[in-house]
Amino acid sequence: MAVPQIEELELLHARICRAFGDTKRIQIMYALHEEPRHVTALAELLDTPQPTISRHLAVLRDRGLVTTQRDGAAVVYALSDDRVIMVLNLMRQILRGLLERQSDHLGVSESR
Amino acid sequence: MAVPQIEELELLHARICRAFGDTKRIQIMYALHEEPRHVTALAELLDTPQPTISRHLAVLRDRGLVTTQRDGAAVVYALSDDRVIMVLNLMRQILRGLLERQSDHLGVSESR
DNA sequence: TCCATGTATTCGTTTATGCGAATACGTCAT
DNA sequence: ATGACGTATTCGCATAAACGAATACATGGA
Repeated sequence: MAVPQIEELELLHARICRAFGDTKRIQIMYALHEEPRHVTALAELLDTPQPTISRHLAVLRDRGLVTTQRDGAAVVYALSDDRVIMVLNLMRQILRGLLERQSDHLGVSESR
Repeated sequence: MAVPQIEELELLHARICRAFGDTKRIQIMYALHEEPRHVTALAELLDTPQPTISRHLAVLRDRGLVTTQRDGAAVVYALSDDRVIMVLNLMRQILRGLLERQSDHLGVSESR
C-alpha cells in the first residue's frame, strides 16, 4: 500500500498541491511567512493589483492554508501552517539538485 | 529577503510545483517510489491508458523528476530524487491538520 | 446617513491542461 | 525486412485557471 488510495487522499491532496501551482500564491505564502499582512500590503509588496491578490487569497483561504483576522476595515492574512514553507523550501532544494545535474549533463562549467 | 526573487526561483519553482498538480502524476511518483517500473506496469497498476501514463511521464521527465533506463523494448522509470515523496508526505500531514481544524469548526464529533 | 478606505466578487476573454483516439516510433527476434 | 511488443507523440476537444476591468460589499468615522 505504498501508493495511497485515490479517493481519500490523492484527490484532496491535489487540492493542496494546486494551491502551490501559481507563482503569485507562492510569493504570497512566503510574504505571509515573513509576517501577517493585509491585502493592500501584499498588493504593494508584490506589485500586483489588489483584486488579483484577493482572488489568490481566496484560493488559499478556501483550501484552509491561510487564516484571516479583521483589523478595522482591513483584513490581516496569516499562514495557518508554516510547514507549507518547509514544503516550498524542500522543493527548492530538489530543484537545485535537478538544475545541477542538468548542467553537468550539458557539460556546463559550474558557475557561482 | 524572505520572499525569494521571482526571476531566478519562483518561476522555475512553479515548474516543479505544477508537476505535483495532477493526481495521476502523484500516484505515479508514489508508485515509482515503491520501485522503478516500466510504462506498461504503471498503466496496469493505475488502471490508466498507456498514452496517458506516457504523457504524464513526459511531464515528469521534462522537469527532471524521473530518470529513464531502457530494458529492451521497455523503458524503466525511476524517481530521480526521493525527496519528492518527503514533499508529498509533508503535504499530507498539512492536509490532515487542515481537515481536523475544519471538522472542529464545524462542530463535528471526532471520528476514528 | 454618507463617505472614504479596504476588500471581495463578477464578467468576459485568453491561455493552459488533460483526455481519448489514432498513430508514429523504437527495439528485438525471426 | 517484417512483425510483435512497448513506448511516445499528435490531433481535436472539453474543462479549468488566471487576468484586467469594473463593480459590489464591508467597516469605521464625520
